Amino acid sequence: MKKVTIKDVAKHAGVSPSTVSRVVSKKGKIGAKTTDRVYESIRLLGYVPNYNARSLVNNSIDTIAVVVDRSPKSLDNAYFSDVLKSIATELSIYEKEILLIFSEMNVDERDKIKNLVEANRIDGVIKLSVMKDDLTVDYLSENQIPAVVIGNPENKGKILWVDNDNEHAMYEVVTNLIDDGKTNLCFVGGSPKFIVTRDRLSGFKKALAKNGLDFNESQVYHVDFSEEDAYRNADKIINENYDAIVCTDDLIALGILRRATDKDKKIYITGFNNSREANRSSSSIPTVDIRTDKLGKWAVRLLMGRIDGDVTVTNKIVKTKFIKK
Amino acid sequence: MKKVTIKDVAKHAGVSPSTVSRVVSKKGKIGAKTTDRVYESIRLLGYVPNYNARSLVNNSIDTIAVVVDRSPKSLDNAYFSDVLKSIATELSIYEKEILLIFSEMNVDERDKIKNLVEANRIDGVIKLSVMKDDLTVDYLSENQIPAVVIGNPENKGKILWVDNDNEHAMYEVVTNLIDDGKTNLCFVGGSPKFIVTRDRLSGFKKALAKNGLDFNESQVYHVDFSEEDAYRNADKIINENYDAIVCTDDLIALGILRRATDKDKKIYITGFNNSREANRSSSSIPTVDIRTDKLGKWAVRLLMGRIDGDVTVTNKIVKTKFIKK
DNA sequence: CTGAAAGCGCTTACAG
DNA sequence: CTGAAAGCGCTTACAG
Repeated sequence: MKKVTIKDVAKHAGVSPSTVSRVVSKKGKIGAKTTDRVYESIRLLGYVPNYNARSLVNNSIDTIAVVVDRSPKSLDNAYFSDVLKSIATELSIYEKEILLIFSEMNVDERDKIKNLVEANRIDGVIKLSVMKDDLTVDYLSENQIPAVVIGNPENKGKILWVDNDNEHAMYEVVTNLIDDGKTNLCFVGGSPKFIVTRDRLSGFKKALAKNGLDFNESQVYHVDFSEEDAYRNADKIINENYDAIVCTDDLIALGILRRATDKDKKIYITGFNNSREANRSSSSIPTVDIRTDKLGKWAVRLLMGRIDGDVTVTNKIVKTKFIKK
Repeated sequence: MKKVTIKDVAKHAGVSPSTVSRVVSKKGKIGAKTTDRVYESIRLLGYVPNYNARSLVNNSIDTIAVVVDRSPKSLDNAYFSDVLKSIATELSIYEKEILLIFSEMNVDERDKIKNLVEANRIDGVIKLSVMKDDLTVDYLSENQIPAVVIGNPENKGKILWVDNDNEHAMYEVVTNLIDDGKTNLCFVGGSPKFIVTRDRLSGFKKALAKNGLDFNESQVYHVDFSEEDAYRNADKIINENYDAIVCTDDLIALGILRRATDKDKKIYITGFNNSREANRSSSSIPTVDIRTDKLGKWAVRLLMGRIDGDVTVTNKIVKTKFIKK
């Protein structure tokens, strides 16, 4: 089955390849009758332009690298899969394909992306997370490759980014609880090395301050980012009889809640991320919707804007929503 | 920053572009000294071959489409993400990239794949699931596109496939329980419209027959593929006081177990898939490891074999393993 | 072992 | 509005 080329179409329609090209790409004015004839030939012959030939002259391939840091957890994590889903949906609107990249090591990731860019295999990059001293970000910004990061990049001027306002999100949760008369609160977060943990803790403190409540370091707990670890460390938190326990993640909250239930102890606890787990009837808790759908969508929009030459917009903050129940 | 081309390298090394090409592609004999000089120039200039130019003449682009049926659940589902992870790992060994395709509608999926194939954007296809009357499979087989499917395709001769032996897997579970003296068993599965449910039920029946136990339709229950639905429908199963309840999925098993726990009722129940949930200390249950890592790995190997011209191997059955605990 | 030349399938100034 | 021609950056018979 010989592939049909632009020449075949041209011959069949009785025009030149240039004309066919113009019809297909909708560039330049072509007579209505000619256009019709060309389309008819394309349909008849089943012509699909060779993307590689096109890219060779265009230097654009309509493909975006989507980079997932492959920590053991990342892909199993609903956050990543939700964002990926949203990115995929939005990219399809722009008719871009996804080249999916996993990388455990930041150096390897940088080299990989460098290669893909220089081999003309991608037009842009969406990175699902950022880290400190991110080499990929450095490469991308130095070489002015269109790229966007989901999360809070160290140097905001370097690269497009989209993120929640995590400080404000937590501020809102805590303010809400205080308004309900809960004044003895504690904060349970993941590792403080994640910027997101720090941002949320900062929101916690601000809400207390704003409402004239004292803050003490003893109100802050850090656990591993897992339900199991939260469960194991729950006792010391539960025993303090806080009015409310606010957590930076649903799984953390659910781990603590499970421990409390085991001990037949009633607690008030809030999560974060609006995960499926937080919405199961048997263990439904208040949580914060971080709008992964919007995070993904805006990542794509910022990137597409940049590819189209827009240099005015550099980031987008996605509003969260406290789901109190 | 002008892109460096093969000509630049040739000039710098004092050879012809043909020679550089041969060195890079390792085709044809080139003198050791020349080779060294060319490599040195490549390194110095930072040359990366333009993939689109190469593909234009090669008709191969080192990219594989990985197709995910985008049902609402698919991406959140650990099964899909695990398989995807394994495919990614194995493909990277062959230095192939992943073009990630989601598609909700089978017709759209077919058209999408057709386009990518004809535009020379992919060399092969891995599909994470198959359905009845799968149009994508028809297109791929009719046009002899290298492709592999994970699951049980209707017409086994049409396309490469890899799957578990689900009947035997369940046979093994049930036999094992019977050996332990449990004779009053029931089967709880997802919808019977999935081939996998039918295969596992068949294994259940065979194990009973083999051991001279009677089978009655009343021993078979079907629930939606979710923990919630299993929980809701658990009472009628629990009340029968079976020696053991075998389920086709961990979440189903855990839903029933949770209900039993709520009622302070002891049951013996087994799951399927060896999911994280089935291994949590608080609710650990026997389960079957379906080896998603091997499913993904073999999908890639079969595909690569076919791309390299091997037409002898057509499928692979991945052994499961009962994890009794 | 190496080079000159043709060709892969497009696009796009240039000319009309 | 349309075509002839050059060129994108490679690879690969062909010839030596």
